[in-house]
Amino acid sequence: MNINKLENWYADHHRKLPFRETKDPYHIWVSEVMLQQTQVETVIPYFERFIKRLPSIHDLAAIEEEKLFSLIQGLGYYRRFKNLHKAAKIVVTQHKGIFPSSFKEVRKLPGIGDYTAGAIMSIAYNKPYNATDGNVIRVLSRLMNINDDMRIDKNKKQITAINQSFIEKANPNIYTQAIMELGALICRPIHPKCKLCPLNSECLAYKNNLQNTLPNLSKKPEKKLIQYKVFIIRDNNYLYLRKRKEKLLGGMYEFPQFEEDLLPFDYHVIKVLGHKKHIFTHLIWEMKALEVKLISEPLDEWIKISIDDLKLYPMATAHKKIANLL
DNA sequence: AAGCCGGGGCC
DNA sequence: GGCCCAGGCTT
Repeated sequence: MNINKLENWYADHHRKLPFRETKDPYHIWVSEVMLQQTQVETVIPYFERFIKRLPSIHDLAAIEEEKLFSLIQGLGYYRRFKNLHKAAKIVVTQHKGIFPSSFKEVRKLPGIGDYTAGAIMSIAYNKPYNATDGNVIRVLSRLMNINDDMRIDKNKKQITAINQSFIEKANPNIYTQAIMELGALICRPIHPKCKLCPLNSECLAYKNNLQNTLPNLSKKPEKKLIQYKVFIIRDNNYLYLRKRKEKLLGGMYEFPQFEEDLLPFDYHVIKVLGHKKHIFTHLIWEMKALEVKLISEPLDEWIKISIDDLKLYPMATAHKKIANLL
């Protein structure tokens, strides 16, 4: 690869982003965790609010988990932030609050895998450790015309090795951001802008008109459908929520919802508030929201809150949609 | 190696 | 409706 062309292209065309204004490893780390499986445009407002509220890793280590969840509600993959929180406490207690600077120590922290460790090492510390994400896999599988299924670990590792060989000849900080930026702006999943690409003269996919068939990503399994009745249980100015203990959306609050017809409480329906659908990675929720009056006793796991306090409880997007029906 | 874990943007 | 993701952890 002509690394100079890539780095020069980055110098001229990169987006100005809030997490590119800093070299603070804590800030880079927070941004990279937010960016896992999440688009830049989605992350920006969350990142700015997060850093304003928690400017240092000590602030993150000290915050209550529920307040942390309120800050990031809507971003998805909430376990990322349980791990982020846990890792901040480790850095404060075991590294005197100084974010570690060796790959080995960084990679050990919970929630930091190969990609995130490489991103932190290269972007924050300018060290030659590759950060190979979905963008890089797309760019390099096209550039080298590699048609192997990139959902298979072994094939991803092949790209990782190539990316590592490049970063060792590059300016690590610029290179890592440049190849991902190229993937985001030029070498896009659909409608890649090959005519504007600084690497088009050496791209084997472009040469063979295969840019629209690479990377080769095998199909994912079908999503399973689950239908829920969601209960808006009103009692004057109060209603009931529960905190999810499931792995899916764990820690977020929701209106009580049940899949089956046989329920552990009695109620009258006051009104059908509406139907909402929410699509996850591996399943689909179809939710029928019912405003009801409770006849029997509430369940122990429910908490009774004032309607005015609803916004104080972190909720995932599926149940935000239900809350918007109120 | 496969399954689990969110959400938004695009066509 | 179906496609795409700036991954990591568990089993």
